[in-house]
Amino acid sequence: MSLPGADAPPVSGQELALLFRRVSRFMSRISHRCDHAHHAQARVLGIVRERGSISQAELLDLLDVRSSSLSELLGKLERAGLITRTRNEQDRRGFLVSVAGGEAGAVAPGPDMDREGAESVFACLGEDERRQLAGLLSRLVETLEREPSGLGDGLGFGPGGGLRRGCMGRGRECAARGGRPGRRSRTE
Amino acid sequence: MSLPGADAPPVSGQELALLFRRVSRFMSRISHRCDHAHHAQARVLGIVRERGSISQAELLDLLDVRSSSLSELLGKLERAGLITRTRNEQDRRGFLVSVAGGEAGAVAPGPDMDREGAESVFACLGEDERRQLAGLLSRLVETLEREPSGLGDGLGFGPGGGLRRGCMGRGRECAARGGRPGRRSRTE
DNA sequence: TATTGTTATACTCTATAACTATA
DNA sequence: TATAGTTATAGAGTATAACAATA
Repeated sequence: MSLPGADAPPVSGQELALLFRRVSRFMSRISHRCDHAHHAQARVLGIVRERGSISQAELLDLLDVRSSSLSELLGKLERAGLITRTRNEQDRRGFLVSVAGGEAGAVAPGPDMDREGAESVFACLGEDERRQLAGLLSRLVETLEREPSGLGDGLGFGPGGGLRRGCMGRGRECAARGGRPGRRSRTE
Repeated sequence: MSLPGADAPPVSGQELALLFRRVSRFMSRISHRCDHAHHAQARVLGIVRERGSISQAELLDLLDVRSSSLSELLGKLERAGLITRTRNEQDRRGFLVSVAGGEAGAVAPGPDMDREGAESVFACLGEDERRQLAGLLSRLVETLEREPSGLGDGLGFGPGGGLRRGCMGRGRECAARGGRPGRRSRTE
């Protein structure tokens, strides 16, 4: 056997998950600050910069959050002078998000840390390793996206075991029927 | 050339980061609910269950959060009847965290989703692939942990570019000198 | 004094629900 | 009616700072 580690002990999903979390944690920290603060804003800004300008709807898909969450993020970035929103004149319901003209958005405050940070995290991997990792991760993503839900429904957490759930595969903003205004279901 | 994808285009750090985030997202959702809600509690509970009982200090190291954050988490789990905290009689400053006796903690509400969820996420990978992935991730973690900080200091985000920073490698709870009580530095 | 943990406060991110404007 | 987005409200997670108890 010349394959390295061919008869090594098997790796559990939990071990992988742990490793994953640790790397994620580094990504988050590096991506912006200590931990997760502003992380989402940085991500949005990174995408907008890459695209130059992008419809809010498309942004919604890329980020995979609710429109209300995106609204808030964009509001902050706009107030900070980093992006601008202009109405799409073809379909006046939508907006086009772009980097703020001239100074602020394009160069100034938020550096391209989403790119630089990402590079620095994976800097220790060679080209082949990157391809390997990308291949494995792609497989995971594809598989997970294909699965309709994959896990049955018995994930109830917390006493009372309510948990309604209505996520993953959204139909017009999730649309969980039941539950009182402004609340998720049952918390703590 | 017989190596698969040997002359494929190189993979950027950003691409890897994106893949990473997507998988993380699935892990989070599966790990508990829709997104990240209760995720941290589930993680704590998972660790406590695995160990049977564990000192709060050790838990702190494993989770890599501030003691105040852990305090809050443990408070919620304790109020939910999932864990108990007992004083360490040898050193009465510390607590020992354990699964709540009998019903609640050990079996009842929070299933072992940290384990089941993790397995389900990585189910599509064979043994060799798991080892491969684990190897790559371990390399990343080790490298990132070795680096003293790795990124210089010029990550200022937001206008004003304050950002003090005093994280990563904590000396008695971060100890960021400067900054007003209860505030981080400058927000939005 | 140093260590261990708690409490008060603040802030990001995300969600649901209800709403407005446009198609 | 359906789609695109906003606003109000709520709650999780995490942080800093100040404090209490123990060593």
